[in-house]
Amino acid sequence: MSQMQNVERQLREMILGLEIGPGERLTERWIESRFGASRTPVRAALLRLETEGLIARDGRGWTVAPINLAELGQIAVYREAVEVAAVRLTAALEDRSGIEVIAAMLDSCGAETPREEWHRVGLDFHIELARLSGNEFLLRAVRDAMTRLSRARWLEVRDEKALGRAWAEHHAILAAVRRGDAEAAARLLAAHIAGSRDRLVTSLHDDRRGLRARGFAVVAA
Amino acid sequence: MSQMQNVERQLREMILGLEIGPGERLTERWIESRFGASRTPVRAALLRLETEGLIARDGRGWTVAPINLAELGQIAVYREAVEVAAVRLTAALEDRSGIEVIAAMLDSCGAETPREEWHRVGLDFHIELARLSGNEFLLRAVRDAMTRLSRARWLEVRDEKALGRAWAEHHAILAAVRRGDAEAAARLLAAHIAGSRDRLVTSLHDDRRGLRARGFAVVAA
DNA sequence: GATACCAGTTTGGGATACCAAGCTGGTATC
DNA sequence: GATACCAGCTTGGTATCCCAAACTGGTATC
Repeated sequence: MSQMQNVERQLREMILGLEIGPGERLTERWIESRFGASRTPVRAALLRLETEGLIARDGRGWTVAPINLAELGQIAVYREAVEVAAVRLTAALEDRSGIEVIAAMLDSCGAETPREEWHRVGLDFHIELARLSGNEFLLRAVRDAMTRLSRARWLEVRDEKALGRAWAEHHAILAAVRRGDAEAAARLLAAHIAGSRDRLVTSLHDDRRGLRARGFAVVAA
Repeated sequence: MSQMQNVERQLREMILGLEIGPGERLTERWIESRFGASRTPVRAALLRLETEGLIARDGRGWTVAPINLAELGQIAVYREAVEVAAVRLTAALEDRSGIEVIAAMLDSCGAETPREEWHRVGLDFHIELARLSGNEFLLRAVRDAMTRLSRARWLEVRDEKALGRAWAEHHAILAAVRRGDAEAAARLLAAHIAGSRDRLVTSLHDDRRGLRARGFAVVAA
C-alpha cells in the first residue's frame, strides 16, 4: 500500500477516533514525523481528507474540522433526500435479498457488544442500505454524510434506551423494504433521520461546555 | 493565485471543453510541461480533479473519465433526489426573491446568444436554484452532478426546439416555486430531469460511433 | 506599561532529484 | 518466423531542498 493511502487512512482514523480533536491545528511537518512519511504523500492525503470534510484550510494552514451543529441539521436534510431515494429504489427491486445481510449485521449486536461496534454498525446500516439501491451516487452521498456525522455521533451521549430504539427503527425500515412497501420505508426512514438529528443536536448542544473543555471546537447552530 | 489552482482550473477547462478527449491518457510530465508548473502542483490538481470524477486512475496512470451512459442514468436519479429536495426547501421559504435573479439569467439568452452561453446557463440554472435552498450539501451535490454531466450535454445534438423546451420548462419550474407550490415544482422538476436524461442518453447512444471516431471513449449503458 | 519594530523560526507552496515498476523495441535463439 | 529475453526509457511515488510569507518572541522607544 502506498504511503499516501497509509497516511490518509491513519490520519482519518485518528480524526474520526477523536485522537486529534475537532478544531485542532495540523502541520504537514508534524504529520510527516508522526507517520514517518515525507511531505509529498502527506500533502496528497490532506487534499483527499479535505474533500471528505474532515479537515479544512485555516488561512495558510490546516485544521481538523470542528463539530458544527448547523451543519448537522443540513446533513440531516441531505441524508433524507438521498437515503429516501435509495430506499425507494431498493424497495422496487425484484431481488431484495440483500436486506437479510443487513438484518444479520444488526442482529450481531447484543448486550455485551462494545459501544464501538454499535457505533460502527449504526453507520454501516445506512451505508449498506444505500448500496443495495445500486446507485453509485446515492451510495457515495450516504457514505460521505455518515463520515461527516461519525464524530458527532461518537460524542453523543446515548443511553441503552436510545440504542434500542435506533435498533428497532432500523429493523422496522428493513421490514418495510422487505415487503416492498416503499412508502412505509420512506416514511420510517425520514422519521428515523429526523429523530436521530434531534437527539444528536440536543445532546451536543447540552454538552457543548464539556466538549469545549475537552478542547473540541464546537460551532453553534 | 497558486499554481495548483491554476493547473486545476485550466485542466478542468480543457477536459470540460473536450480539448482533451474522454478516455485520453494523461501523464504528469505532459501536464507539467503544458502548464509550466512542476509536478507538485500538478499532482495536487490531479487529486482534486479525481474527486470531481473528471479524471480517474488507470492502473498506475491517469485517464480522462470516459463518457459513461450508464452513469448518466444514475446521475439523473441522484439529481432528482437532491434537486427536488432543494426546490421543496426553496418553495417553503418566505423570501423567494432569489428566483427573479435566476429568471433574469434565463431571459438573458436570446436567439443570437452563442451555443456556449446556452450551455452554461442551462447548467447554472440548476446550480443556482439549488443554492437558493440554503443547504450547502444539496448545493454541492447538484454542482457535482452538473459538472459530471457537462461534457455529455455539450456533445448532445440539440436543436432549437429542444433548447426552447428546456427554457420553457425552466420557467415553469420557477413559476411554481415563485407561488410557493412545492408539489408542482417538484413534479415539473422531476419530469424535466427525466426528459433531459432521455434526450441525452438517446442522442449520445445514437451518435456513439461518431463520438468514438473522434477519439472519445464512450462506455455503453 | 504600551507599542512599534525587527530578527529568527516555522510553515505551506513549489521545484527537483531519485527510485522502482512497468512498458517498449530490438535482438538473439530455436 | 516465432518467441523468449534484455536494455533502456517512461512514469508515477517519494524524499528533499529552497523560498516567501507569516508568525513569534524579545527589545527598544515613547
